[in-house]
Amino acid sequence: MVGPSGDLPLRPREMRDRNRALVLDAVARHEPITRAQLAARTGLTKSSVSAIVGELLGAHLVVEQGTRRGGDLGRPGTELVLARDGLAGLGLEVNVDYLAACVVDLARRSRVQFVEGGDNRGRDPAAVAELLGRLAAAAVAAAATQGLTIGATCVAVPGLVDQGTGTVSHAPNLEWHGVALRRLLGDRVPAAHTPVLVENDANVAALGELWFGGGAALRDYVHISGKVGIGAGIVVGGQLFRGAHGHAGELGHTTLDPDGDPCMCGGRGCLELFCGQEAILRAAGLDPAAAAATGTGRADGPVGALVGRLEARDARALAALEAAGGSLGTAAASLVKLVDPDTVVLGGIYAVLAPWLSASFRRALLEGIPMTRAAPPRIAISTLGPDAAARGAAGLVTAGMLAHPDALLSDPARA
Amino acid sequence: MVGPSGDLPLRPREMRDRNRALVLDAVARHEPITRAQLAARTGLTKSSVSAIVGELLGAHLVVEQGTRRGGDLGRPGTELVLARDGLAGLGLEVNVDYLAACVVDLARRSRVQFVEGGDNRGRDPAAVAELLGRLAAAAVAAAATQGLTIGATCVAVPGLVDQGTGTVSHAPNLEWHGVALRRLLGDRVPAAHTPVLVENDANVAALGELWFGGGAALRDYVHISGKVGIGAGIVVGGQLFRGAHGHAGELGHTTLDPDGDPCMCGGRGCLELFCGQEAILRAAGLDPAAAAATGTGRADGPVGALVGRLEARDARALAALEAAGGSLGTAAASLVKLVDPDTVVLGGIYAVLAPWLSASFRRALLEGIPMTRAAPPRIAISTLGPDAAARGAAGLVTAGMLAHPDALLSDPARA
DNA sequence: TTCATTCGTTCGGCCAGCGAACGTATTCGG
DNA sequence: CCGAATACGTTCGCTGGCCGAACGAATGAA
Repeated sequence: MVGPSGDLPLRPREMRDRNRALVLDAVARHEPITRAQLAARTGLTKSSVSAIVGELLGAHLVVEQGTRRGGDLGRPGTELVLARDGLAGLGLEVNVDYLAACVVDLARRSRVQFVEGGDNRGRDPAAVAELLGRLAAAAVAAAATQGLTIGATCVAVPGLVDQGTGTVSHAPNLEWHGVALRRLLGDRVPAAHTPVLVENDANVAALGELWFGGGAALRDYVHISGKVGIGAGIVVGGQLFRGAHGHAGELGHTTLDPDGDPCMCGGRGCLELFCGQEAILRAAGLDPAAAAATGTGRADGPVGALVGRLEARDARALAALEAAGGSLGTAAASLVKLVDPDTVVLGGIYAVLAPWLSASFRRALLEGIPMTRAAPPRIAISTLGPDAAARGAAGLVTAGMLAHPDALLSDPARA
Repeated sequence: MVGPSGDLPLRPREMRDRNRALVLDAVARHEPITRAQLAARTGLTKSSVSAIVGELLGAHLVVEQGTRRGGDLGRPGTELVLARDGLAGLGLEVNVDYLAACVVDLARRSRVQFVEGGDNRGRDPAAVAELLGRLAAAAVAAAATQGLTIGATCVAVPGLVDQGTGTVSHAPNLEWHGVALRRLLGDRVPAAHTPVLVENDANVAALGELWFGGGAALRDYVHISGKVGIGAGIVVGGQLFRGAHGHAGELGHTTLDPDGDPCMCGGRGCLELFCGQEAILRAAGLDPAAAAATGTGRADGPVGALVGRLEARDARALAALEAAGGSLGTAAASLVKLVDPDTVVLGGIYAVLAPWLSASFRRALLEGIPMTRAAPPRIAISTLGPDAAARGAAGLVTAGMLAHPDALLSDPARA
């Protein structure tokens, strides 16, 4: 609210661009919807809405759905919906023990989803890019059979990303440092002529929760994404909070015990050492290394084995989860006090393990933020599977298309 | 970047409003500046700038400064500056051991500054409001002699604030809970007919740093405001980050030791117990209670006494600062990893104590964020005095006026 | 069938930014 | 000392885009 939000002048062209995005966004949120309803909802007049809808129809971003609106009096309106064919977003994910690709259409329906297990820890980035490129090609081909064209791509990685250059500066769990992922993928991803974003996996997983999970009603929340590493995606006012360099939400290396064991990051006593996937498995008496190649959070993976023991009421496993929940809750309390979210969402393996972990998590979280604020944060469990990040990445891409339809209009006069 | 930034339609009126704010902001940042320079800087054409400047002159937000631009060829332009008389913002501050009031003009020049010591801990809020009202009245009167009129007011308090209702929900160090401060002040502040905002003191102190301290070049930073309590103000992209309920940045009650002593907030082992003003004084062998009534950070106050001992190389005092810096650095490391600022600014008493505290602070901070990010945050020392929050509050008010000049135009047709 | 009602389109008006041309003020060079 | 060059600020006609009112179209109810 301080200072003009952008420092660019507003001219009739920009005015139109924003109103077009406004209308398109309203269609996305409330489809099917008629022109008259759009006018009421956006605050624009019917005439303006009609003109804008005409453009969107022309660009095939929106289609008329002949059916009429039931019930009321008077002439029925023609319903508008986002195009189910045409443009779509491609989301990719590199993680320690799997790769994923998915395609999401403008209406944020997931149309293609591929996951492929495999141990990428320490593997040559070029080799990983090669595999990911093949997976992406398969996803794009599958999307093409449904009439979908990829408009842009986003890759999620578990590490710190320089978004300007598309470089992974540090991904300790992959043992990647300074990997120019966008350039590596440029040659291999079929939609290479389209923009390729690189993002942190926890960030896009949080957005995945917003769009594909139970987060539709949420506006301000933190999504804790537990895998081999632990990241937090911070969403404020429906917008991702990235910090100055896009590195915000690095929860896994919060110091819990300054005198604790050394961590791969170089620090000591990091949260990951207490409740990262491997720490939990080890504490529960499972061998994380042997099981690493079979995929995070899948029923046949190491977490699946852990769930089996938990369901069998294995005492050591139950104790491990109890302890992990407590550590996680303590770290989350600090997070809540600094970032002030409305809700804390447990995602990744924590969603799978929530039945055994959430009680101690809640207790530690609430103990850490006593009385000082009016309402303690709500706690929610993510409903998304292991490819949350890939879907969030794809959704990020389609969200960008909805927010900037001006770039997609075919009218050559606008170039 | 995701979703339309606002969900209101843009019409010619809004276009004008934003361009007017753009021009006014450019005047504020670059005064003195001519119309032609404004056109170049904003991207608007000379004709549009002229029309807008005409409006701003009419509203007496901007004045022509007859002097010409020196040196270059061609006809000189007429310089424009923000009006030094006319509208101004009133900033007030309630803190544990003092009250402050200040008036800031549109150019963010501090025109009136009053500070009044006194122990407000546990004092009846109505009595404090009465005192603050008198201080405010004196400030407004002093401003009036300089031709200034108060357009709006902002009160800073060391606690959690519900900004919607202007209520202090929890201020442990004042022992205030659920105090309807805006209503209490409504009757007493002379500018009562103008809007009154209530804000957290650490938040506005951070903004004070931006506007009145060395922070002019900063865009993304965290300002750690040490007084009796400890708060962090988070600024991202030049904008204050408030979180979902305006409670973000609550650093003082970060848990350092889950098994530590109980804190007033109800938790245990909070940061404030390690490096709040009273903890430091006590560790240094001074009696915080006896000295509490004499004002934070002033040469004659308890911190002044501490500085005396430090300058005399008192071993106990030096050790206390060393330890406090370490604790603060550890907490700041978590903050940096979660919020990802560019710079960490030490403010409040930490600015005064920086010579004895910053080394251990830096060491602990950097130890806590090793290798994992490209560049560690810079560390800066605030140059503002104890009334940073009051000045930031006043600046917040004037910033609002600059960002929404439309509300200040006298043209009755716009009402 | 007729009327009320709502939908979507069309048309004139207006706001506001743009670009070009113009008058003006100043410096420079002859 | 005076014209040429340069830059500033204003004026004027044009255009993009939103608005409001009026109108034809489609439907249900009487």
